[in-house]
Amino acid sequence: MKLTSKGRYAVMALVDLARFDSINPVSLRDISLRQGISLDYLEQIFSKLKKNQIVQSIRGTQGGYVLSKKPNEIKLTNIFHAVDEKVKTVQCKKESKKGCNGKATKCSTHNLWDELETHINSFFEKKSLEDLLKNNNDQRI
Amino acid sequence: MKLTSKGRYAVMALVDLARFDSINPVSLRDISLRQGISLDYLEQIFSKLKKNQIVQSIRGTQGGYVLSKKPNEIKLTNIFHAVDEKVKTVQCKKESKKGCNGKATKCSTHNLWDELETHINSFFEKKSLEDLLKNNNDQRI
DNA sequence: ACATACCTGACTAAAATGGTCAAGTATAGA
DNA sequence: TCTATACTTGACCATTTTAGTCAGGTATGT
Repeated sequence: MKLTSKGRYAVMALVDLARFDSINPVSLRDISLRQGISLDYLEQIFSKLKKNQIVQSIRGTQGGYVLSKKPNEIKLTNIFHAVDEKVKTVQCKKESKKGCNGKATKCSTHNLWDELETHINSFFEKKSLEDLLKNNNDQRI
Repeated sequence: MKLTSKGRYAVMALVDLARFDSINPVSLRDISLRQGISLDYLEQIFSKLKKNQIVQSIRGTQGGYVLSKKPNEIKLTNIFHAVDEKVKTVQCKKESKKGCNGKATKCSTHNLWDELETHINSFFEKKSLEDLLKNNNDQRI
């Protein structure tokens, strides 16, 4: 299972973007400064977000990024999927003869991970960027 | 967040142990053969399980391991905790001035990870070794 | 033309993962 | 008491992943 800083950065950056893109596109430089994330790393992340139609880019001076959809249409699932944070639990090796063979005698933990995956995914399906924005505003007093 | 093979192996091994320890202690060698997990690696894992009072060891010929508690008293939380599979999501760096500083202006994702952690932990709190045993027996026709 | 800002790919240090290897110690049974 | 079995401990290691850096681009508004 993977759920690391890259996914966290993606979410942080998108929350930041959502808060500032109402008037002008937001440059990665600004996000980098505000969120304390390396600019080079942000570029990698946004490249993926763009490929997955979560953001749009505007080149040139005063350019930057804008959300492609409304914050309530962007689920966390989409974000994690975009940056390759597969919310996948450890898989049983297909070749292994002992333990799991995918047939009648599945290994004892096979169903467990499937269940867990469903459980986690349902959490991320429900949460949208908008939910995080609200949450964030509440906190800033 | 960490949730890797070590945790999976620990659960697999304990399910195996629970199914065979009713009469005699079960040797790691047997578990290794049945589950296809390296004996040396199992020893590392069981050393931790023992420290956390999940299993007891019996040395000498015909020795092996036995569960310290009943299967329904061993929650998955206990197992993962024992083998250092911290179900902890990525943390905000404490030193970072931007983003999260732990005070009023928490970073936008801080609560998210807390929530997720609670969500996942509740899943593991509910599941006990006994649940997996049932599940496993059902499958073996 | 030039500054800004996106874009791309190669590279890398450090950590985590999933083990192996070696050298024990304890105990049951012959 | 000898010996085979099985637990115990700690060092070591190859590979992969992570979290970036670096070095170049290209596009565009002013």
